[in-house]
Amino acid sequence: MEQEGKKSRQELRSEETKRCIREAAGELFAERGFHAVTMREIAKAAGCSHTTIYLYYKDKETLLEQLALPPLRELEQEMRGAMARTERAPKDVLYDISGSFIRFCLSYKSMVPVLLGTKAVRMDAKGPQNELNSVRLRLFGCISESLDCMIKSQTEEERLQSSRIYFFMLQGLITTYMENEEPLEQLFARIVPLMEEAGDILLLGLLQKRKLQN
Amino acid sequence: MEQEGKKSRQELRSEETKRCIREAAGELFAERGFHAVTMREIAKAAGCSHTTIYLYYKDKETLLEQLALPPLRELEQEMRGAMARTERAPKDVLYDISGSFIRFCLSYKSMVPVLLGTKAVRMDAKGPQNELNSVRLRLFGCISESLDCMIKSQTEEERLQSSRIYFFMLQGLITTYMENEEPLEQLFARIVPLMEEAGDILLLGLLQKRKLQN
Amino acid sequence: MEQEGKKSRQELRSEETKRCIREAAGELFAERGFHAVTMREIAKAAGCSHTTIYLYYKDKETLLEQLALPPLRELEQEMRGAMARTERAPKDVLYDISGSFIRFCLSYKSMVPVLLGTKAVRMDAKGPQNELNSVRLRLFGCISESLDCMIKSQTEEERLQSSRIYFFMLQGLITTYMENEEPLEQLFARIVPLMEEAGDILLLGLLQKRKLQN
Amino acid sequence: MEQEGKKSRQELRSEETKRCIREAAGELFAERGFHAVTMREIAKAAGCSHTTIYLYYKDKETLLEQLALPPLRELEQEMRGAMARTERAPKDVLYDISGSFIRFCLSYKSMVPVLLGTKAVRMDAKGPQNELNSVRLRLFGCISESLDCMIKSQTEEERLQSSRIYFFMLQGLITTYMENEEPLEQLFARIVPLMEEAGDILLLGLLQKRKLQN
DNA sequence: TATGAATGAGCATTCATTCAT
DNA sequence: AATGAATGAATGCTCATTCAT
Repeated sequence: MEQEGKKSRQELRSEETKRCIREAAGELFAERGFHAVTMREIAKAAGCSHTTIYLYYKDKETLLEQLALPPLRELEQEMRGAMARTERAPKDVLYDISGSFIRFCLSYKSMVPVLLGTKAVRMDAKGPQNELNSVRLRLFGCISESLDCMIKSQTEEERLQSSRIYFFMLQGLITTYMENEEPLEQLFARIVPLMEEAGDILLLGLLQKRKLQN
Repeated sequence: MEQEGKKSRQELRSEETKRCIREAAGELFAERGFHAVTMREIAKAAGCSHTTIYLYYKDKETLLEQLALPPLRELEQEMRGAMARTERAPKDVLYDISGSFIRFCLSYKSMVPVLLGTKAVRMDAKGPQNELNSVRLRLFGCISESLDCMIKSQTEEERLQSSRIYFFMLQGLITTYMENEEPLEQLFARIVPLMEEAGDILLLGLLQKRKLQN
Repeated sequence: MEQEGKKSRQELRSEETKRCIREAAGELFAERGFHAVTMREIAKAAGCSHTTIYLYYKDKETLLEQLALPPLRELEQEMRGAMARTERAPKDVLYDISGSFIRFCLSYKSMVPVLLGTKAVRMDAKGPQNELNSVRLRLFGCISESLDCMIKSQTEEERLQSSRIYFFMLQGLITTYMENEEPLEQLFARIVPLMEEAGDILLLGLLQKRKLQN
Repeated sequence: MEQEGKKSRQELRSEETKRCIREAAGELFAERGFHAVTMREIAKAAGCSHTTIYLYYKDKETLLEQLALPPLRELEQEMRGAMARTERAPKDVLYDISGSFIRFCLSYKSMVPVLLGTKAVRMDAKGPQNELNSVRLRLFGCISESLDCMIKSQTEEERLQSSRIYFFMLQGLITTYMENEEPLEQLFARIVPLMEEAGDILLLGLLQKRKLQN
């Protein structure tokens, strides 16, 4: 009787509530950080009771994780998409995925501590967080790989070092501007050139260093 | 009644208590972060009652701010000292002051958000915060100046840009390793080479770029 | 419209659901005690929604009461059956019904407070509780009667006293072992000899006392 | 400066508060059982904030334990005192300590589950609860010893069995009357004769059994 | 100057219960 | 007849802060 694509009114209502919670939590976490936000605040912003949240999310931490995973996967897809565009210059690809990464961080501010390694949320060993951890590693891998298309490191160590430096720069850039209250797109437009400039210089340096070594 | 330079026994005792509180709070904030430390813990470590703290500091946040200022000034002195050593190569000076900055951040973890702009602690518009802000700017100025001894930027814009990139790198480095639980010196010893490597590459890039522009 | 003896399909289904709830609740209450079990757990075990329970039982407490009545009646039948077996020695009959009582208590742990008078569940003044109370009295009557087959008390007071003492012993035995987590049958096998020993001594004492009085 | 016996006004106030909490908690636990009472209720009854309770007692469980230990120790003293009165007949001594035990149980109803083995409160392995457990064992030992002055068991097994049966009876008696709302002394006066009667019969039975065995 | 006593606001979470379908 | 959605009230507990001395 039940058909795909058809959802009962109840199901729809449930999903709507879920969406409200997700949106409210996302915004609040982004604005004020995970720990500073209470479940009751989220509920209020979502227009439901705080107990309703527990209907859909086991606890506060799970809520954050569930919140982060889908956009994180989307980000990964976006990055992989950019890397597949072989017609583009390697440097442009690197800047594309760097831009994606920056945009994600600015959009999901509350995720930055998780993504950038500051263990604001404990990372013990349970369900979705392993997933989260592995996504994090894959993202770093994308940037590293894309960077190396240009550097062509000869040793793994060399490659790792270049990635690390590039990543530091990205991270510094992000944390510097994260507190900024400007609208996302405007802020993004301001940051991208900065990232490109910094990237140019870093690449210049990395290549120069390679040249000097040989 | 009160005369300059002369301090009554009470005053001395009072200052001693204040110092104990400052030291205890400083260590605890650095070790575990602002929010994770309770007033009672600070009091215990300082060897006084938790109510005594309120005698000298309006609230927990004020305590943090007051706490940060002296070591921040000390850091500034250290930096200025390093910059004055004209016998040293400019690059070494830059790395000296970068090292001082890193060590400070690792020692006063709770200050990092304040220094690096991630406003974990609200920065509304009270007294010491302006002071704090200006110290922050002066520190940035030191690094910028020291960096420019090597780059010799031709425009202010160019100089600002170089500094920003260098600062991003520093900041990324710090936030990456800040969560690390290693002993301070050990961690510091591990980070400095990373900073120097990254610095070398960055400088290489910056100089190369200048060359290309001319 | 509704005719005796004839049950519509709906009625049958309804009774089936009711039975499932009863069984699930009975087992869970017995295993873990009234307060430790949640409505949702009962529903899950019964294979229905937790809201369905409210269709048949006003609230959790009513559920417990309704739950207890049938097995309590069954216990009474069992006891009466044992008492009717005139071919058995009176003492064996007494121990048979004592055993039945013990088994019931171990099976329906949550009923013990109700049966034994410790009002863990409030016994205000509602419907089924009067019924419950009268069953309790009848059970006590069975034991008393069976005991008196051997003592042959001469006054009602004497008879009551003997019963009370015997009952205290039974009750002490039960509450002592009720917390035990052993499987029912195993535990039961361990308790019965204890009960018989204690019973023997008690009977010896009661008979001796009668002898001394005459 | 500080002298024994002299207490500052603050100390007095603190002790007064502590006493209020103890009394309120004692009464409430006794009336309604440990789990049914909330910290807020205790606080209300004690005339203080619920947070104040945490000033003096680590948590709810600790409160119960602290509450129980002193009167429990007192009970033990009382029992030992009675056992030392060699001028009294052994049976009277047994009934004296049985009476003490009964009175204690009726006074500290909430302790009965703990004392009688129903693990209402978990008995893991921490501080005061080991103490609690060992007091429990010592109390049982007193009763057992006192009983054996009359039975003179020949084997340890025999002695244990007698004690167990006597204890069952005592326990049954107590749990039967515990829910009773009569004033303590009145209830106590009603129970003691019952206990003595039951005790007489039990002793008669135990002695008779010994005679038959030899 | 210093402190122990005391507290209100807040936290995440659970649960029996009701509502709308 | 049955259920998923939703909730208010409650729980144990913590913490920064204030009060009285």
